[in-house]
Amino acid sequence: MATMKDVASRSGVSVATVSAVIHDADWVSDSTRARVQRAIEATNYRPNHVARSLKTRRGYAIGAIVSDLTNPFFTEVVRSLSHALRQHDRSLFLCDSDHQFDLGATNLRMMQDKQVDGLIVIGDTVRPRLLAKFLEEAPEVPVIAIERAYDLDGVCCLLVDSEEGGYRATRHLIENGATRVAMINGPEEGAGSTTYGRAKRYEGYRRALNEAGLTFDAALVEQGTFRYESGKAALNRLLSLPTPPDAVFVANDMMALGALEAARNSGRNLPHDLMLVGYDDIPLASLTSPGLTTMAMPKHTLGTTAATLLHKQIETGRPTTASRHMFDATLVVRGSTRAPTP
Amino acid sequence: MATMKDVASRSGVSVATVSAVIHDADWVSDSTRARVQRAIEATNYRPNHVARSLKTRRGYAIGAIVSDLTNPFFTEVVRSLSHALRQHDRSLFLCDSDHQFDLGATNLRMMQDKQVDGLIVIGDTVRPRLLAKFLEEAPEVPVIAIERAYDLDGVCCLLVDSEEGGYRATRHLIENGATRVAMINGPEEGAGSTTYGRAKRYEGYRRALNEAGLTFDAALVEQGTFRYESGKAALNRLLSLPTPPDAVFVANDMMALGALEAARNSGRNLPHDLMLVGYDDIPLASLTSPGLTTMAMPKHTLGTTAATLLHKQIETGRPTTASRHMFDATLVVRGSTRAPTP
DNA sequence: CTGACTTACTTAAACGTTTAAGTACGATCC
DNA sequence: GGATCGTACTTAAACGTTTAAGTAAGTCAG
Repeated sequence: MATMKDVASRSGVSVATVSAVIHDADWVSDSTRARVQRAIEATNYRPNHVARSLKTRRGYAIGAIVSDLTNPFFTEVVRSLSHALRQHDRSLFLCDSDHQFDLGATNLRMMQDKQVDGLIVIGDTVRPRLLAKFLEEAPEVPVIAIERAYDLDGVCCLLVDSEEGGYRATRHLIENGATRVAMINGPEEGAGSTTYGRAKRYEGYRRALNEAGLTFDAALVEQGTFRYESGKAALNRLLSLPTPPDAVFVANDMMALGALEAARNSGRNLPHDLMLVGYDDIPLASLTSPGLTTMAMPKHTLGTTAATLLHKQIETGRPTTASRHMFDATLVVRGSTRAPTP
Repeated sequence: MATMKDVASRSGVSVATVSAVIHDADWVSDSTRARVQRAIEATNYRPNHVARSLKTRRGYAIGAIVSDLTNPFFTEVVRSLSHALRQHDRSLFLCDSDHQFDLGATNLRMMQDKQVDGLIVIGDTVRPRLLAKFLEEAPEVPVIAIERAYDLDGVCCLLVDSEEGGYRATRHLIENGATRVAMINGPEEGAGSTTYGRAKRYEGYRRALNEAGLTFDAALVEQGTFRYESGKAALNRLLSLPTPPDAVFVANDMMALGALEAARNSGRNLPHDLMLVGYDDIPLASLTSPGLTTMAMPKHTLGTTAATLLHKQIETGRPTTASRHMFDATLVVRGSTRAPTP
């Protein structure tokens, strides 16, 4: 591999001049610039990023720690991220923490060692304490958190407004004629958890009921585990009530698909006998029949916003204060709430 | 951040001695070693990986280029990879090429720039020409391909035996009493494609029929696109044949789920009226009811084998010849071929 | 014509390691 | 008691950049 030295000697200038040409310094004469450029091409020279990093203390890469790559939501975010970063000529260091908090320290250390220019933490995977330590040890590195609220100076949180999402989902059901709207909720959040508000989906549900003047019935709220089977079981319980619901808002798609299955097994005809709205818009939601109406997470927006924001902060320096950006989930209407119009 | 110099002066030795302590050189006296160790702890010293890389021309990272991170199969492989690499104290550079061949060059260049110690190419994303160029330009970097056969000296291909998988899937159906076994195949592979043999699943299907003495009926072979809808449509066509099949081997799970849907819509009772086997074992295959019997890809094995192999080759040098390792898909029996035993 | 300023460079130190080569000193051997 | 050897280090160059400081030659005002 050719180095600057080679290019320099070949074009009869010093390495400093070569460096200047590469960085488009304004003082190089046109003739010299051309000569150097030709030498660069002739030798097939490419700057050594490692040497450059050593000098500039930049890694020209950003790090991402994701709690579970298997989760399609996170996967999509990482994908958008990867694309956006390519645009900025930065590469991506990825760690899957596999939900294990104790890997957080290892992963963060790795990121520091690689001298990443920015860090993205996706999901619930790094404890605030550890992140705070990172912020302190690497004071120039901007940090962005996706779907996790931190209250740490310097980190910028990208969140999806779950309350509003829950509200919109429920309102959609009511607007389509539902009068007895149930909800299948996720598990109660642990006291220590600071994950941003999946619990809030429930609050949005309550708000929509209130607004529509529908009375809240605690019997219509079931609790699940976010998994397929639990959604199925929950809907079965709801359907065996003395007066079963005519619509259900389910806190995530996986459970909603379980509920869909249960509804079909019970002989219900969707959307006429029962309407269903999920949350997430996983790829499968469009494939069932009927398709699942659901609140789509702005995966792509989150990924690209994170990349753009990080890029800006790398240029201008990490903000000194914490900030939050709220994004909205958008309603995707499919067959589970709307009869196909032929 | 403390450097070796700090540690050296603090413990009254030269940087060379500090380096020796860090690398466990055998000549350092116990007392000096202890003194240095104490200084390391006191200063919270951590070696600068970038400087180390510059000197040793190693990046202490491996690069992975994946054709589509959204594909759950690839996601799982990457995840296992990420875990295995942590064990070896290496980090992971990831690029999602998004099926765009023209990104191959950019991605490969990025990997070279980052001085990765090894490269993993997952899926059909890098053209042989480009990879050959990489092999030439970075002659020490070992390369492993997963689910893609290259015939290039130095690259080691990890493949899943599709013929055998197709055979096992079909045999399973026959062993469970099927006499008229259909197949829903993937799209015909382009002439230029060197992807390793999804087409071979069909060959395995033929072999199993042959072996069982069942006559092959071309009307029983449908062609799909690997997508959900196409599986659904294909099964509908099969079911409307004068003598429909009593079992179907579907070339991937996505289509198999579509077929499952079609089967249920037709009022068929699985597995009694119809048996179904898919291929891949995507997470969803276990969630439908009945669950989908399928050929599970050895995702985890592929990931960890790639990591281990790479690790070894980084130590011993890249092999000079091409090689292939075959892995088997394993049958996972679920409700679509076996009635639940209560 | 002189001094100040500009242009177009060069020089050399620095970034933080690794490592080959050198060295000082004590022990061992005949 | 001098040569030889082993032990426990140190010295300094190198990896490939970036960049502050230096410089030589030309331009221009007074």
